[in-house]
Amino acid sequence: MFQLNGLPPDPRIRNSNKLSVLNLIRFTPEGVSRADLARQLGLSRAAITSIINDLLEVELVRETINGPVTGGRRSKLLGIHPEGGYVTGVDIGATHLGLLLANLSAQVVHEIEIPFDVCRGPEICLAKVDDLMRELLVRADLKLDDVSAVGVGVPGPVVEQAGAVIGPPIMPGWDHFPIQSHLQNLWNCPIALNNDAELGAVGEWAYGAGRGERHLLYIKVGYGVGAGLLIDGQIYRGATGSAGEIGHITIIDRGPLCTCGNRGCLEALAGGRAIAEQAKHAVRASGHRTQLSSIEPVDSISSLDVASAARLGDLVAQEIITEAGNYLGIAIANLINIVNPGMIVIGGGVAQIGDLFLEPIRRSASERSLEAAVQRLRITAATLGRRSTSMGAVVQALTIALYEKASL
Amino acid sequence: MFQLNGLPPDPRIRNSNKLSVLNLIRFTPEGVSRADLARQLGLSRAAITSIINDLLEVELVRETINGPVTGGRRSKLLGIHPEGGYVTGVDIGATHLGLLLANLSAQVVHEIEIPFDVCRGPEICLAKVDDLMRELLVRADLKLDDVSAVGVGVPGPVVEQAGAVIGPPIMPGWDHFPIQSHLQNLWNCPIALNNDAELGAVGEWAYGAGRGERHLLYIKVGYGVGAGLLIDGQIYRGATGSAGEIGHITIIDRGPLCTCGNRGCLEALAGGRAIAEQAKHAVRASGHRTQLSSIEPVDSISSLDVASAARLGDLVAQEIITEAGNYLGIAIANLINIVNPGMIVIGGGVAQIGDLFLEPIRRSASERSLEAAVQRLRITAATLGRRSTSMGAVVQALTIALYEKASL
DNA sequence: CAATACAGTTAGAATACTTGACAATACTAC
DNA sequence: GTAGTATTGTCAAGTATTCTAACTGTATTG
Repeated sequence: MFQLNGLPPDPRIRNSNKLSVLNLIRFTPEGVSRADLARQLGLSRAAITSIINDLLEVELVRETINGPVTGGRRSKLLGIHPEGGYVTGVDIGATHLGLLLANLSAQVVHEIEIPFDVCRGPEICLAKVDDLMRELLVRADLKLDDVSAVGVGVPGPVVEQAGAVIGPPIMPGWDHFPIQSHLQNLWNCPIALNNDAELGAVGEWAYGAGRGERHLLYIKVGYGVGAGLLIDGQIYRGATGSAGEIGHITIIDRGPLCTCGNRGCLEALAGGRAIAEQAKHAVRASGHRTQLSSIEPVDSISSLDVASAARLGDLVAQEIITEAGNYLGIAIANLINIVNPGMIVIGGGVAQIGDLFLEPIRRSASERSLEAAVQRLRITAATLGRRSTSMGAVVQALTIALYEKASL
Repeated sequence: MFQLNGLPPDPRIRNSNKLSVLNLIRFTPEGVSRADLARQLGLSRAAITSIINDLLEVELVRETINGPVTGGRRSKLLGIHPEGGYVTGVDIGATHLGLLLANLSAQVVHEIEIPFDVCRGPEICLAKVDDLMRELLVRADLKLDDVSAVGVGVPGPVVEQAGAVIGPPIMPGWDHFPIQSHLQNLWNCPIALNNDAELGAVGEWAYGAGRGERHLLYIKVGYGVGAGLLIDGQIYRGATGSAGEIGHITIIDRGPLCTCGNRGCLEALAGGRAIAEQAKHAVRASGHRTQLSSIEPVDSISSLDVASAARLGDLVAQEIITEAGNYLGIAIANLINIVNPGMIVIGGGVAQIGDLFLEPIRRSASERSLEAAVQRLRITAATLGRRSTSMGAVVQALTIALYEKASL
């Protein structure tokens, strides 16, 4: 009689189902029918109809085209409604900065990428990120208000609750800096902060080489080396957010000195920096035998130079790449035995070299890991290329934006 | 008019809640009140009452004692009703065989343990297991029908669907042998087959050192070396069931020959077999300097002999143990960087040596792994001792038995 | 063109939750 | 002691969500 509560008895059930429906729709870019949803989620068609009506009403979902011909009434395929907002994916790398502007169905609208130096510290770097964000919006003729959420990737271990990196090996000055709240204040929208390798895994899982894989391992070989782990389709961060920080596992007991102070770290043997260093050394020692010696000054040689020289047949460059692949293979063998992933995707700048880099990895990894674990394992290059991480950031931003719109 | 369906609309909701309630009760041996359950599960007290009534009716749960005094009506604590069935946990080790008989509230009723040799192949070994099972039942004055379910642990990678081990490094003749269905036929009850290290993790998580830890890593150092990984309280098996098979990751590139054919494997450096081998070698090289030389014949020296000698102050034995710990620490450092667990529990026969073995592990692990990941990490010995695995097997068997009784 | 197959919607029933009220029980303050 | 308060556990009423079953719409097939 005096009841004025309008709260449903348990909205969690409906919300949980709505969430499953929404996720299945957004990660099936080719479209799904209501009947498909019902079958895959184990719900009745009637329930799906009801949920879809909710989603149609808030214009989160739309009917796209007719489904395939099956011998019955043709289905209407559903997809995320692209209009109604935009999100940004930011990839803060050690030596580059990339931004992606995408609509709600994850289609890239605009893109910017520039060289960068993460060592200059958070204030300067984030100011630069802010500049680029605003330029991106100008180019797309949008305002900040049009951006529903932003995903950000950084090359260090992220602690979600803190919205910061903790104890990053290659981000001097960033330790405990409140990246998330800083950007939230600048842009006045929700920010998802993640490790770059984690996001690479998410990106490749959602739209790249690892689509739908249950247990996916993404290895980022850029300036540093890191791994992102997806277990049951979810980012696995570990107890303190530093799962997958493989850059500084010891590969050779008394190997070359690493920037972290230890010796024989993976990063000191197979990272972009290490490849460049070895190339410089090779040029100085026997410059005339390699095309790399044509680069002036010697100190400006980068891992990408080594990669292109290797592709052009330079034997010295090829050997450097092969050796790096070998060392990475040792580390990957460990990962295989420990994690036993269904698929390994190699991404990051150095990985774009292709098979020249992948082959030694495959060989070295399969020699040293358990037969049963390697047999059906695919090791491939990232299909999103340099966009893996930023697309992962877009996915995370979309998660926020879509859930908000669906009021979940 | 013609409706005769009595099916509930969505029993999944009730079942899912019932399952949560049941799990919370069984893993809280000290008892929980209805109000506690409501708070921890986010359900109303009324809903809990209804679910508990279901469970009381089938005599799965009973009211035990009164709860603590809080200044209000005293609560009645709930616990699993111990009567109504028994389960068995079987630990098939490389060199030992252990069986545990427990009631439904996981209290051990009877126990048998004997030396064993897994190398004699599945037929002979499983016949021995069957013998012991029947003897266990005789001692407890029970019949096979009284056993609701059996959990079995084996020292190799288990593929759940197949109910068999696939590509086991130390179980010659067992590859693809249908262990699960074989035992199911013998005993006519459901069998849960798992890897021994996985079960060790489960056992310690449920009733041992790792109670309630979200991400738990259990390392079994027995005849061989293996790891069991619990992620979010669930066994993580990886894509093909061989996650955590760390016995044959390469620690020293051109190290000592391992039984698997490779060189420098962890197992060849830190396993029980390796420890025994080194002790024999030490006795032959400089026998008079160590108490181990009193053991005759030299070839019968086991890792346990080395352990007790070390405890008694024998320097040679201590050095062997310390070095093994060092190598294990290297592997654990890798695991920490990759998995970043909240806690590491060291179990298995060798681990019972205690701090003499744990200290070098801790030192070596923390030297080589990421600061942020080690800071709050506890590395401890298994509190269930040699029962870790068989208690884990009991837990798995109980999962089957309890869910069956609750018709879940 | 009827039969069949599949997609999507609607109506009615059943369920399992919620809220709010109440009884039972124990502590606390006067 | 006795009233007041806090907490537990149960009951009754209300409602959302689901399911089943039947129905409509659309396409293929013989």
